[in-house]
Amino acid sequence: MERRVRVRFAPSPTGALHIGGVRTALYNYLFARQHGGDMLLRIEDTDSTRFVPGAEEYILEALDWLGIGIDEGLRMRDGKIEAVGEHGPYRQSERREIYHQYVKQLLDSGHAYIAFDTPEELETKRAEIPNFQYDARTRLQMRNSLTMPAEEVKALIDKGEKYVVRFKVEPDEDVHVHDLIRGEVVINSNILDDKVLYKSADDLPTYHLANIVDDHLMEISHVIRGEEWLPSAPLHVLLYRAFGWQDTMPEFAHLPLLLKPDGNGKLSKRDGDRLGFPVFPLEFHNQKDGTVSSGYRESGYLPEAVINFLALLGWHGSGDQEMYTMEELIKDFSLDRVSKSGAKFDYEKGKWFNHQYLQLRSNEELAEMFLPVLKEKLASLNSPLLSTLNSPYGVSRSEELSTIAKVIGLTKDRVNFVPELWEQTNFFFVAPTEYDEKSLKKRWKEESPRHMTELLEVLEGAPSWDAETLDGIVMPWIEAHEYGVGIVMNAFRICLVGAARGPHIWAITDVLGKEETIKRVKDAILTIGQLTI
RNA sequence: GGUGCUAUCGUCUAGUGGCCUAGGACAACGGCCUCUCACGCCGUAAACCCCGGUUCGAGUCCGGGUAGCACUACCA
Repeated sequence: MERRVRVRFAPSPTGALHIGGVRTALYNYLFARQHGGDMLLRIEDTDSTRFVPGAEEYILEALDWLGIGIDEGLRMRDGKIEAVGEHGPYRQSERREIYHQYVKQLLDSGHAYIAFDTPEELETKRAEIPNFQYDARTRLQMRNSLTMPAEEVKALIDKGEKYVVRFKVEPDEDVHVHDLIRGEVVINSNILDDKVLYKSADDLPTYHLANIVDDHLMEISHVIRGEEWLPSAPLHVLLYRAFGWQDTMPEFAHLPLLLKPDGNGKLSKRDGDRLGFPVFPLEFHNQKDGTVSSGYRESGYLPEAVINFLALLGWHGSGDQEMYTMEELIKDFSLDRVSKSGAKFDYEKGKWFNHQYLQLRSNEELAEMFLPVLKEKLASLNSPLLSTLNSPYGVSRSEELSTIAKVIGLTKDRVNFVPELWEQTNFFFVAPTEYDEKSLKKRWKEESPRHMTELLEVLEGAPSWDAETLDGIVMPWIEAHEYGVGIVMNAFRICLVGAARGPHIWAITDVLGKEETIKRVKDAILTIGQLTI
């Protein structure tokens, strides 16, 4: 009988959600959707000391932004956290009573025992004995319920002594883990230590216990998680067995890690800071340590670009296709085509994806996104245009946006990110105050002032101001005098733009209008004339 | 140190014994387009970690090296 596919993404609220975690969430989501199953979100907050306020909201908001939908558990809806599903609560810190019961079960069945060794005692032990491990060989020399009389154990607990519950790993057994990506992985139980499953200090289980209990209770069919969990997978298998749940044990798939773009090792927050790119989906203000981390969203990334980029880092489709919508990913996704080796984070490719998706967005949409950037820039320049943009009596919002959309349409193919639109469009909004030296050197000739003065007359006499008309009078004029199209047009461009760049010249004059165009040419003749003297 | 995982162009990767004189994409470089800068298009350069073995035949299977990574907490 085929089991209903139920997968989960189970992050810890210890800070911003790492981009590798986002990819794990994405693969889980794609897998669930493809099989018509459920995607759950559970918060693994069993380490109270590492809890960071706001992290949970951050994680949920990030997934919401990226379009990674949650069917059950915790999710973000209209900016608010909501819990859905019958298997809750979905925060591990709210599941204490549940864990108590299962800890007791393991204790009663002899699969676990109580240990009183303090962290300090263990530390000195580890310092004294090289490669010390709390396991079958050493546990009988430690302070635990295996070595102490039951009355003493009880007395210590009643006294309020802190203790932990450890899993009793039977030695000398080859534990087989079937991994959907890596095949059969065999590890001998001798290298496993008696893992702590529960700590009385904060009355919470550790990851290992909570994870197995919750996955079982939440009827998880597939555990898709990062490769860093592979070494503890045998322990998890042993736990399923100890509980007698081996028949419903989920399938495992351990995903390759995301590596640093340069050098070796796991991609970290530091790498992003060092190399200048975000490692987190959203900007995050860490209330605990006061740090601020940049995010993809704030850097101008489109969610669909981030998704596509991430999907292809460690996975490839059935063909040569590179551009994938979420729907296409869901259709084509397969765990078989997940790579086994780690993937170096290729930020350049991320930029390319964003460029592609930016071109797909309508000019109007981009105008909406660009507006805040534009206003900020104009404000910093003290531009009078800003008040026009903001004034309720000035240009209406829709007209304002349509002009912006127009210039975006002329320039978007040369940017990777929305904020970069400013560098490409600034001259549409603000007349040049200075002229690029390199452009002048190359494109402003001795005869240019004369050409521009003559051009002014031609322009003044234009019967109308559309591209076709202007082209129809300017080109013949250039030809008649044999001035050279390049020489005149480039000088003209410098007058309007301030540099030798930008869209087609008649597209620029069209947006600027007759009055502004003529004004800019006049100003340029004066200013550049003074510069060259 | 121990255990495990991994190993194809600079990067992401295709490749499941002959279709591989190793394919695609990003980046790089060159050209075309052109009033500029871009975009776009076309093209160039660029890789099977090493050594053995199996086989008529190995990037592909096996063994051994080597290298990288992960784990080795009362963190997840």
